[in-house]
Amino acid sequence: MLLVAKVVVEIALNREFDYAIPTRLQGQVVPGSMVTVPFGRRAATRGYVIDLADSSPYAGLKEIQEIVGDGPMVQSELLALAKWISRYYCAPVESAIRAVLPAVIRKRGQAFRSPLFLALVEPLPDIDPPTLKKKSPLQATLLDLLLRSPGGLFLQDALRQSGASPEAAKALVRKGWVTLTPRTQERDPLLPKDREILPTDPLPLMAAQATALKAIQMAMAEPRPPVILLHGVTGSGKTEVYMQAIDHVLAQGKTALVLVPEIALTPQMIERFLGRFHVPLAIQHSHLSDGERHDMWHRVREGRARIMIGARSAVFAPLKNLGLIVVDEEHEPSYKQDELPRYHARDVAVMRGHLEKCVVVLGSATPALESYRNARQGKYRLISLPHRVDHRQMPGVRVVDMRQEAAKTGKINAFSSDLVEAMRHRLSRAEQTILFLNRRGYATSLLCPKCGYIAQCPECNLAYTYHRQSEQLRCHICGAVKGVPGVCPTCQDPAFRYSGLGTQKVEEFLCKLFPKAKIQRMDADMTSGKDAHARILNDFRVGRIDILVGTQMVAKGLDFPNVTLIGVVNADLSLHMPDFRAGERTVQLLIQVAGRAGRGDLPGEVLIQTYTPFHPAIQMARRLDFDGFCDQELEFRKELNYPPFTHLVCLQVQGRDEIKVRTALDEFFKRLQPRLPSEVIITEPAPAALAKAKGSYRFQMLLRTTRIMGMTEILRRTLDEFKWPSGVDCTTDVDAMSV
DNA sequence: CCCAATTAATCC
DNA sequence: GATTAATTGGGT
Repeated sequence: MLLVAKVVVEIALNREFDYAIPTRLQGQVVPGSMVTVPFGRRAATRGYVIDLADSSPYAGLKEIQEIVGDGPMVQSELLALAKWISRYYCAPVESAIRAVLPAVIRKRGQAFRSPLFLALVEPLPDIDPPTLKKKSPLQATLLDLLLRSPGGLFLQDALRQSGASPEAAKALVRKGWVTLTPRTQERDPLLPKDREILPTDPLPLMAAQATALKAIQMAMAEPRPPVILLHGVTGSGKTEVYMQAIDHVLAQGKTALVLVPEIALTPQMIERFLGRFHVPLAIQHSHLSDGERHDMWHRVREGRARIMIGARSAVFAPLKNLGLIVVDEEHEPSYKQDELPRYHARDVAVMRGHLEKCVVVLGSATPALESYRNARQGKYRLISLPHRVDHRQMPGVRVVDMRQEAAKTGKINAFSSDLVEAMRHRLSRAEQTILFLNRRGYATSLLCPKCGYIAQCPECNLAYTYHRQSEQLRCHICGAVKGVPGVCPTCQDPAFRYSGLGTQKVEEFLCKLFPKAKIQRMDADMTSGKDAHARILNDFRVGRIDILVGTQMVAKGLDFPNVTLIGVVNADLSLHMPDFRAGERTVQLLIQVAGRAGRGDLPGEVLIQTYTPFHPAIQMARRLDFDGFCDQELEFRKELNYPPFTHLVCLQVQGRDEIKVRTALDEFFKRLQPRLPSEVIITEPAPAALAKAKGSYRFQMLLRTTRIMGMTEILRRTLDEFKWPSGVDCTTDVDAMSV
């Protein structure tokens, strides 16, 4: 008899507790149930049953008080997924459950809204319309509306559409002709408000698309469905393949989950799905209200929607009978959650697909190296879409050597004469330009604008971080510290400490250059609200802006036919970041950006300004040779044991007392190191990239291993028994995206 | 020796 | 996370 429930309580304790199941709840308490339990001297706390057992080592168990909600709130596959997240990402089970169950569902307070609903009685008594019309015209119009609306209407809608008053409705109720009762109404952000959604039919597929679709459909029938990497160049029609694959899934009576980066979940994107699928959809993104989020969750759980489209956290949508999971733009770093539990939605999706036995499709024009390698190794199945659907040419990419520019003019300019000329040309032809100012990150490197020398750590083959105040070079992988040389080591130039130009400066310069042009800047920290973005993009679309200046976040999802020039002002800013993924990120960005130009009838051109034109990443980007880049980058990663050849775990501590934080981490390091298998590469504690922030100090150590689960197991045990001094916070980031 | 303030331990 | 017990430390 299973009379004991293993329960985790919502307040994070990182432990499970045993409770007795009272006879009245026998059979109803199952793994995944949300319950209330007495805890300590508190009467009732929320908890989740994660397992059942027939006995407990503890005597005098307290009883579970009651079950919250109808049925288990976490379905079994999602509970298994939460447990996996907890183990893999070294996170408490409660935190994993918090990720799986949205806050609006966990906390009380949100419920369905039930406004009054008007319906005709059955059977309707004999009514003489002319008489009614003469005596009470408002009641007559209302009745007329109801006769035209089978099933009935919400009171509010009925009054708005008929122009009648609430009194008229009440009168009809008194006459016994209609009923007025509360009825559940979903809050639905998808309801067409002012816009008309045009239904669309599946588009004819190109040969490569048809092959891809066929392969996905076949994969669905396999007993152990695979993960498919859909590697399609920008504009190759991946979304059409997804949609037709979803058609197939729906036809089989199954459900589908589509993950999209938050930024790509635009109204246009949602409309595209609404136009195609004439079944209820569910969406999830950060701009939903709590009420909408609540109703969406129930819509999915109760099977009223069989397609969910959403950002990162939608990977936990309570869909049943899953047939397909799509992760679009799978390389996007925004899929990584940056708070506890620090999961990667793409990898969680792959795990969910495995648990639910459904196909997972990862789509990208520029896959993450992790996925690329998995495909190479046969862990994922690779499908390529090598051509654009419109048969348009990819734009020409030109690299501008800024060293020559500097030598020619004797000073460092933001724009080369080539770029200025190209912009002038577009202005004269009333075509549009997008300028990318890849923003400087928190860390900078040391670069010589005369010869393109970059200060690099010879051990880690990675740019040093340049600390201006202390005139130091520091490697964030191995922690090495060096002084800054007085002259450039290669060209002996004494004034080689280049620090780039601020974005405001660039914009000012641009305005001076083209005083008559309409120039608009757009970046992430524009505080004027979410409408500002849409407004600017719309202004750009209708031609009220000639040159749009923005950071890379704006690069995504742009599709403007009149844009024929894209300028990357300083590719070095992202290329030489002290991060081993800098090259990967830059090539992905450049190739994505190149895909934005020339979407209309006019051919596009991309100009990349750089002081290191010889760099392989720049050369590969120029040829739009992503595979070539990956193959070469993989060599480099393998050589130095970077991901994807290892899993990278970043353990960071922070606190206000620098010495205390430092010694605590040293102490932990000493405790951990001897327990680790020899294959694990561990770096000694060193200041983090953001060493000081808001009065607190940060130190970190990095762990790299080929066998992640084995290592996180040891790490977790060591963390469990280690007591951090008060005022020292520790975070572990498994599969960290940046160091 | 007292009291407040910090810290450690407990919760099935 | 919240409550309680234990320890510390600065004052008289």
